[in-house]
Amino acid sequence: MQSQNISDIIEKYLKSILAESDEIEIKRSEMAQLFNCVPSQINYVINTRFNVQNGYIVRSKRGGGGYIRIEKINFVDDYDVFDELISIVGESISFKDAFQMIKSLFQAEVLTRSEANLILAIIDKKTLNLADCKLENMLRARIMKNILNRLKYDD
Amino acid sequence: MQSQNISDIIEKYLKSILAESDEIEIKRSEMAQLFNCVPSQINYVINTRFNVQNGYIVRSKRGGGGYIRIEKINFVDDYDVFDELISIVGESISFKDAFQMIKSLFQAEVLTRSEANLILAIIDKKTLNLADCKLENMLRARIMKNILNRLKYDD
DNA sequence: TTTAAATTTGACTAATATTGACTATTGATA
DNA sequence: TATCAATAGTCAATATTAGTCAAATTTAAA
Repeated sequence: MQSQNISDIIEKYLKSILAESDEIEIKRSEMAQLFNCVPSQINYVINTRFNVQNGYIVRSKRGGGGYIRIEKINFVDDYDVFDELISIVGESISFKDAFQMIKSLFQAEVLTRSEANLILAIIDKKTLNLADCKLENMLRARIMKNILNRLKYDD
Repeated sequence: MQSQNISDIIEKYLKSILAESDEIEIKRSEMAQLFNCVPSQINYVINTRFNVQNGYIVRSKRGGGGYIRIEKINFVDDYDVFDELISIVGESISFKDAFQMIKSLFQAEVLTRSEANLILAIIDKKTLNLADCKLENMLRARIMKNILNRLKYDD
């Protein structure tokens, strides 16, 4: 029915493990073998689904005994995370990236569902819809930074 | 037995499936093949018959394993109130007027305090920060209307 | 009948995923 | 120290989807 592509399947697999522990460690080549794909596909999945916007931190090591470690961001304890997100937003952000960020803030229970929904409605492409896409992304960045700053000082 | 154009037939087909489940996932090219039409006709049907006003939300993904997902939405009891507010907002609204509207939505317990504050922070002059005041009011109107549209349904 | 709106079509565009050749890093060993 | 083996990373080409837009056509309304 859904997720016919390998990337989604790998993502689900990793997230199902992460649902039980806050951190996992994998071997890229083993993963590739398990899912019958090329090793670089694992990088693709990690880069597109386990980045900071998505609420994950990834560390890795090459060479013998190498690994890829994926860790869930702890928004409650890790206070600087908001600053990091603010710097990721920078002066300009696409809806897609902002969407990921809001989604992970909801999943981490920093935002309620209805707050997240409201924000998404506001930063939607159709809402901002400025003739100039560049200007749109800049405006979205201002809105996102405003939100992140509020969250930072809220708790 | 009226107007049996392809668009209507596709619409009926999709709605007959949606009558049994709240959500369906299709592949554009498969649909096009099934109904012997060009793929973009599927977009036409979705844009004209499955928009938010009609009670549907559509999400999609391109690339390998791509899909189009159509989901029915649940309107809140008195959702037509929001339509009235939307027409009041019109094409342009000042911060002062928007503030009043958000305030009354809070007093009516449609919005929580933090939701109201969040919205006010976003539609503030400083956040929108557009040189042109006219443009600012128009943008604020679009944001307000999208918020109101979002409040018409839940989840 | 004339005009406006809705539908159909297809060329072009954009986003996402897959693959593999090449590169970089690390630790172990000669 | 130099080299090698065993990892992971990068990047660009290709494949696989869906989206956009406007011209052409058909249908409905005035």
